[in-house]
Amino acid sequence: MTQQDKTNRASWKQNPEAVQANILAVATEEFAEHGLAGARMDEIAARTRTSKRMIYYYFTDKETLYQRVLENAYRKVRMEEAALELASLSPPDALRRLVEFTFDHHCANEVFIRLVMIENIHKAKHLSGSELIAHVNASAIDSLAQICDRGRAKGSLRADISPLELHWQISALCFFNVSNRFTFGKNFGPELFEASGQQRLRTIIADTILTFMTATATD
Amino acid sequence: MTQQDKTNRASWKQNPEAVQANILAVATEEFAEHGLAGARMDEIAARTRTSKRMIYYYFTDKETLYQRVLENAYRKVRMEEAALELASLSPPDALRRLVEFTFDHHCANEVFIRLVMIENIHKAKHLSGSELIAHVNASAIDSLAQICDRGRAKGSLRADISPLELHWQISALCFFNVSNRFTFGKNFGPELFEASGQQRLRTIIADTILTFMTATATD
DNA sequence: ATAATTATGTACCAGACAGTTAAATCTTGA
DNA sequence: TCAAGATTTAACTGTCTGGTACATAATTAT
Repeated sequence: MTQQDKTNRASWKQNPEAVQANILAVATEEFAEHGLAGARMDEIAARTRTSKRMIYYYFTDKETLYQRVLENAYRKVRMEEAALELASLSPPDALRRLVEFTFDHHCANEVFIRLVMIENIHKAKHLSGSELIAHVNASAIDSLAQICDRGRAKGSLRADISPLELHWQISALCFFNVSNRFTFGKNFGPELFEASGQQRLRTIIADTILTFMTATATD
Repeated sequence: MTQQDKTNRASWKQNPEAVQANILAVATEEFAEHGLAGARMDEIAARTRTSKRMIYYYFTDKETLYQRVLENAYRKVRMEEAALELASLSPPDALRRLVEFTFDHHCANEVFIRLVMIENIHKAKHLSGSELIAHVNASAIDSLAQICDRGRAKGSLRADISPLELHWQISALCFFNVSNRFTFGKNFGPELFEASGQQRLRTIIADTILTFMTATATD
C-alpha cells in the first residue's frame, strides 16, 4: 500500500443510521421487485451508497435483511393509516371515507402490496409478531370497531358483522385491485385499471360496503 | 396413423406424453410452492420419474417450463369453472350460486391461486394471450353477462354494473380469501380461516354481492 | 436388417451468488 | 496524541444451480 493509495481514498463521515436507512430503502425496492429468492445481494449493494460488506455488517444475511424490510414496510404503512381521523363523521360517512382512503392508499403503495404478496407466498414465515406491528394492527381494527359501535347505537349500521369481518372485506377489495391488476388486465382487458375505470371501481367498492352495512340483517 | 401403430404405441415402453405430464405436474407443485426464482430445477428433476435432461429436452429452459405450467393451470381451472350450469336459476339465485362456487373453487385450488400471485409479482410477463385462454376468459364474463341480462329484464338485478365489474368484485373477495390468509391470519388472528369463519365469510361475500346487485342504483 | 429418428440417462461444467477475509481508513474519547 | 473501536473496500471462497456434452437405448421407416 503506497502513500498514493491512501490519499486516493475519499474521507467520509460516520453516519450509521443513514447508511442503514439507505440499505433498507434500496433493499425494499429490490425485494418488492424480485421477491426474496429473486433479489440479488450484489444488486442491492451496487445500488446502495455503501458496500456489500456493510449490508452483512448491519443485517447479518439476506433473510434477516428481508425480514427487516418487511417489518419496516408494515410499520410505515400502518402508521399512515392510523393517522386518519374519522370520529367527527357519521358512521356511514366515516366508513365510506375509510374505504376510499384504503383504496387510494393501497394504490399509492404498490411496493408494500408486493411485499405482502411475496410474504404470503412464503406463508408469512418472516412476518414477526412484533410488539409494534401487533399494536398498530389492533388499532386498525379498533378504529373500525368504533365506527361499528357508533353505527349500532344509532341504528345506521348493521350490527351482525364484526369489525374484523368488515376490515377483511375492505382489505380484500382494495388489495386485489393493486395485487392482481396485471393478470386481471391481461385476461380481461385494461379498462378497469385506467383512470376512469379506477374511479368507477373506487365508487363501486365504497357503495358495495356501504350498501351491505346499511342493509338490515336478513336472518 | 394405422391400427398397427396405435397398438404398438399403447405398448410402448417409451412414453413421451406421460413423461411430459409428469414433469408438468411436479413443476406445477414446485413453482407454486417456491415461485419462479425460488424453484429448483434439480428438485423438480428429483421428484420426477425421469431425469433433468428430459425437462430440458421437452421444455427448453426454466422460464419456458414455468410458462407451460402457468398456461396449463389456467386452462384446467377455467375449464372447471365453465362447467357450472346456471341458466335454470333465477338471476339472484344464479348469482349467489356463482359466488359460492367461486369461493369454494378458489379454496380448493390453492396451487392455482399461488401461481397467479407469482405471475402478478412478475407483472404477468409470462401470461400468454393464447387463443384458448382468451376464449375461456371471455366465456367467464359471458356467463355473468347472461345472468345480468336476465336480471335487468326482470328488474331483479341492477343494470348499472357491468359483468366485468361484477366479475372483478367476486374475484377480489374469493381470491383474497386464499391468497392473503397467511399474513391476514398472522396479523389479525386465525379465526376467519378456520372452518366456521370460512363458512361465515362465504355467506357474507355472497350476501354482499347480492345486496349490492339487488339494490337500486343511487344516482 | 439397418439406418434414421426419437427418447432417455449420466456425468459434468461454467457462471452466479451468498457470504467472508483481511487490511485499511476514519472517528471518538481519554 | 493515540489506542480502540467503527466503518469501508476489494478480492476471495465454496457451494449452488441452470444448463449441456456425450453416450445409448427404443421405435419407426426403408
